[in-house]
Amino acid sequence: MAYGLAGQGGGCLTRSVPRTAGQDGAAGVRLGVLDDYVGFHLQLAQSATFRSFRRYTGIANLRAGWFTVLSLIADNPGITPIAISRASGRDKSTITPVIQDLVREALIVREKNPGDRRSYGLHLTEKGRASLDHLAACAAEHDAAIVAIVGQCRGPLLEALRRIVAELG
Amino acid sequence: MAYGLAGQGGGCLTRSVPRTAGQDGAAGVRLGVLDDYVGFHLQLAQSATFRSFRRYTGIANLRAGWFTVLSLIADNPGITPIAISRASGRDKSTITPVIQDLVREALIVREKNPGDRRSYGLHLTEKGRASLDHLAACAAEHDAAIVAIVGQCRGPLLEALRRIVAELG
DNA sequence: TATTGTTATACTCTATAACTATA
DNA sequence: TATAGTTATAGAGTATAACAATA
Repeated sequence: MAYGLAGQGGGCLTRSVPRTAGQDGAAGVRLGVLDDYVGFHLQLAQSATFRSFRRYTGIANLRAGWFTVLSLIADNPGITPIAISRASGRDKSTITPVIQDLVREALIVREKNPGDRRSYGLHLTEKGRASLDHLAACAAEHDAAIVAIVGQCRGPLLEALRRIVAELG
Repeated sequence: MAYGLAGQGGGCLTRSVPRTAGQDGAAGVRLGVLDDYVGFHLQLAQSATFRSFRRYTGIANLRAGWFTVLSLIADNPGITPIAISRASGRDKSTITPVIQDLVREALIVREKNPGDRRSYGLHLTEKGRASLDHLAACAAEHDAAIVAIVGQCRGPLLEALRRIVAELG
């Protein structure tokens, strides 16, 4: 039987969510098998989470990659584009325009790598540090909202997501 | 301090995942604050999960919306496009081309709604039922792989995702 | 006036392939 | 030959706005 193990999980969460979809008047639609499909809920949750984060930042046209790339540079000064590409799970050609945007906005700078002239290292500017500080503060607020929703389940949730990424490739 | 509650979750999972990113040679990159960011891991997990599901189906160009829409129609015979739109959290203009594709492939049919001539109801064809059965079987296999990864945490994971969607909007 | 569904359009995200310059 | 980064390009996914038909 498909999804035979659904609902066996222990009592980490006590309240439960109605099993019909839609935030407004879509009541009555039965999700059926979709409701037990992790991928389906991952997609909805990712989308809702990003929109929520963007609301917190107040930046209507926030790009998905900016926070990720700024964070990676902050935590790994001198990181190369290709290392960013691997850490974020995107192709290098996807990273290039993000870096160009951030350089154009003067949030980061490129610095030559004397040991390998094909490559360069990335560093935050002061403006970039300020932007990242703002985004990180928003992320903290946003994360507090998630804690308010999932409570003590946040830790296991993160751990489960990490393992899915690590083992599913 | 940002993300001050990280890691407090109970012992639902015992093994833990290395805190550096990348599936291959990207070791050494520190994720830093990103590693405690639910949104970051949601994005990676959603992407990894969909790719994995597509591999199981063997359909290289599987469209993201097909399984969702076929499932919703199967569980709600006669459902309208706008109800699908609400249940899946997408704009109605996003649903139109998906339905057109599925009709063109003869997986679903439109049936006039005598009570409201603006609208129509959707139903699976036999071919559509067979396709859905295949996709559902793949989803079951795929889900077994997820259970192998997260074990008893699957239930709480689903519940947490549902609540995030429901409360974050 | 409001709703259903379609169309036109545009923008973002993403990847593949071809290119350059180095290694 | 292989790698770092860029460019050109294409495709999927999404949304907004305007529209026709109907309620």
